[in-house]
Amino acid sequence: MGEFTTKQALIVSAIRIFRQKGFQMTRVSDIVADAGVAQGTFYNYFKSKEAIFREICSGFIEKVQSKFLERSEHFFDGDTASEVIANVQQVVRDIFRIYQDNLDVAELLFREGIGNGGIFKEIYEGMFLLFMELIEEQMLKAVDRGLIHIEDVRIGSVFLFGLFERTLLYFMIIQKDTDLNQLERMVVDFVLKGLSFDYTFNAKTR
Amino acid sequence: MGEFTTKQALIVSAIRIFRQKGFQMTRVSDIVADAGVAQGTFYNYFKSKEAIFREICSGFIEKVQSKFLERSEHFFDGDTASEVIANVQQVVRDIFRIYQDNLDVAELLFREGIGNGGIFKEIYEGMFLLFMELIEEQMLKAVDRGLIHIEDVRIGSVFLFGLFERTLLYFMIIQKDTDLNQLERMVVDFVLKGLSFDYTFNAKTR
Amino acid sequence: MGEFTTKQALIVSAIRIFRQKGFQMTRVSDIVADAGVAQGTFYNYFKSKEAIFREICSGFIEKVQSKFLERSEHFFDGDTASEVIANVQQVVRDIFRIYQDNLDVAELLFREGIGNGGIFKEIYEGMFLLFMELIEEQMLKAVDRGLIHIEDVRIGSVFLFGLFERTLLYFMIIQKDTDLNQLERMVVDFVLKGLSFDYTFNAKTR
Amino acid sequence: MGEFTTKQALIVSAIRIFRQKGFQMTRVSDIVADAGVAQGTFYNYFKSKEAIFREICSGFIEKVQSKFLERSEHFFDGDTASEVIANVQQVVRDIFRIYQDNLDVAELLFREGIGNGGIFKEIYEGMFLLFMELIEEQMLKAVDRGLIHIEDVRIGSVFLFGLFERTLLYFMIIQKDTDLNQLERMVVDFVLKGLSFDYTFNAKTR
DNA sequence: AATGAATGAGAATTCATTCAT
DNA sequence: CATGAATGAATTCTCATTCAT
Repeated sequence: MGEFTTKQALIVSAIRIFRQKGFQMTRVSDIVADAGVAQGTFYNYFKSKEAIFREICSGFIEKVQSKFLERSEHFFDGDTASEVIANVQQVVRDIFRIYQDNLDVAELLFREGIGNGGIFKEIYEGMFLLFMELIEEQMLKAVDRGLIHIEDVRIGSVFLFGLFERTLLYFMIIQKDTDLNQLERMVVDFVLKGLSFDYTFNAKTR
Repeated sequence: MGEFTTKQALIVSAIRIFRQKGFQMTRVSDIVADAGVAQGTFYNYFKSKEAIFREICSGFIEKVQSKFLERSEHFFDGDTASEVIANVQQVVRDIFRIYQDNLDVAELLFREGIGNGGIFKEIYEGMFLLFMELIEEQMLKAVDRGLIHIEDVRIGSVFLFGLFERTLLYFMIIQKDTDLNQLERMVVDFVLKGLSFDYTFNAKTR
Repeated sequence: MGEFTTKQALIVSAIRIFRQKGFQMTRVSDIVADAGVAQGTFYNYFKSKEAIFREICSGFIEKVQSKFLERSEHFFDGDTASEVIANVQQVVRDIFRIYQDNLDVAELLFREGIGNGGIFKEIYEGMFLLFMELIEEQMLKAVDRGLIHIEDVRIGSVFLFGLFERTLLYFMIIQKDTDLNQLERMVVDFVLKGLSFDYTFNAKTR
Repeated sequence: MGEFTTKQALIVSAIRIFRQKGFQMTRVSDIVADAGVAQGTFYNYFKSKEAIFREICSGFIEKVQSKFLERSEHFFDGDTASEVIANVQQVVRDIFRIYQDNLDVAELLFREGIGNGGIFKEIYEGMFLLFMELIEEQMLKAVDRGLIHIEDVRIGSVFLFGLFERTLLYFMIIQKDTDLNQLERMVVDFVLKGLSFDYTFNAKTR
């Protein structure tokens, strides 16, 4: 608590209030009141309300991205069907975990929408596109290996992204009492089937 | 008749501006300027900025809902696999069509996000839940008939909603140049496979 | 008074307050309080505090400039010494008059100083340079005609400008009880002598 | 010694920034950043932003005043016309020199304007009035001695002050590339002629 | 003496809404 | 119905100054 800096306090408060009221409706005065500091103190640490929002988001997005970047490589990895399934499961689990560990910021981002040319468009679309790109890349490899079948990987990656993202939104934010293990299993199952996964795959080659 | 024109002009202008700038950033002055009427005239037709937004959204949502309500009943209808597929395809096509026919309002809604306790939370969550409910209902019937297999229909309906919704968002708003026929086909294919659809289904019973 | 528009009222109040407190120390709230309108009303007419200041200044400067432009042409006009003297006197009188007729704005401008790269530098230096240019031009003609003698007309024009300007400042703003007729006479006398005016000039040529 | 350095550094920085931005636009934070000390350190040496400005100005003004006080006594001194001219020249040269030696502070003062009831009014008007008084005093003596002729010495002193001051402003701050020797000569010439100086003056009396 | 985080009063500006004409 | 000037509450951000370390 002694090590709890003013800046950190402001960030914690900002996340709380942003989540409750949304970016537009949040007043800097709400944040500082919650953090228990003076109005001016806010501006010693952040240039503006937008700045603290960006800082919060980018911190979260970086975490998610680096995790997903690291993990996505192994999305459809594996020499046998069961190995592949295990890997897909692992990636899904990792994504779930990181959202859960940062639920407050995740919710805040989900709630803000994709915006209109301002700060949100940039943030959300950036995340959207990065994820899709990574998914697409892995899907392409899997298609080439004959693991899955899909007519157009770009479209397929949108399917996966939408499915993941809204599922996370719904079960972590709107309906919070779901068994995540079951959810993970079902996501994997649905996706693999949807992608015509070759459950008999057992290549020794490669 | 004069009344109708002015009000209609305001709505058209409001949709245009809301879409470009979002609800919060749109000024009543922008709308009236675009519509070519005086500031005060706005308030002869709408109680507030929120009121016109609601009116726009509810018009759209009603259209979507009534269409989907009417259509969803036949989601997995059919006595043979190919009949079912045709019906699923029809529902998907209808949803796509109605979004495309109301692209401006659809985009406006997508951009607003799910909000935080205010007007949008209500609007978006209302739509989200209604759709899911209808999908769930149909899915349940299909599961009972042995047409599809899914562990939990609630979860399954979230999958479908997420997949539909983000796909529409991506290909109608962010990346507008996609072949919608291919997209429709792929959605149906992905979803049916994901739901372990019985492609050999050919029941004469029922 | 009925025809006294809100905008005019704001300008009149702004001049009064700017004069009393200076641009920087004047608050928009001072102006609107003085004008008896609401804070927001100010912004229906002026984009900012700077905008109203500019509008006030430019109105004054335009008046001064157009008068001086029209008059300066005849600065050293005349075929005999006494005609020339009369013309110089007339120009000086005109300048005095226009300052006196717009004493409030004139004072306001004098008080603001030449500024530092912002609004004032631009306004004051613009005025300074225009006047000097016009004076220089007329001086050059007078030198060519042998009417006056001065080594460098640019420098001479600075002398005249400084003399005029600070004299106006002192006797119209700081020490307001001076006999302006005497002052005019003395200015003309001082300047003509300073410029080695040929009091015997009586050319029939030209 | 350490104290001296810090205070001196603050003054040097303050002059630089005040000159660039003017008093109002200068931030204490600008000054301390430029001086390389902490924000709080400023207040170990100066009670306020105004205090450092005053200290800077008063230092300069004292120098100018003491020099002018000392010199002005000999303004129109001399037993022959050429002696008088030499003395006038000397005074003018001294004023020019002291401004040039303190160009930074001089510019800063010039830029601030005469202000409106605040700090500048006091500073500028004080300087204005002192100079005029001293000039007036000397002029009066010169008039009594028959050296020069002017209807009203108060008015004459304003002429001289304005001429000197705006000339310094123009050629030292706005247009910096002028030959100051020529300028000095021309000022003396213009002023003496303007004052109907008796170039034949050669009194043995007195 | 030096530091620099914290302060908080204060200023400009915005904009939805009202209402007299 | 239409108008558009007037309103004023609300909000962001600034910055001189203080003070505990």
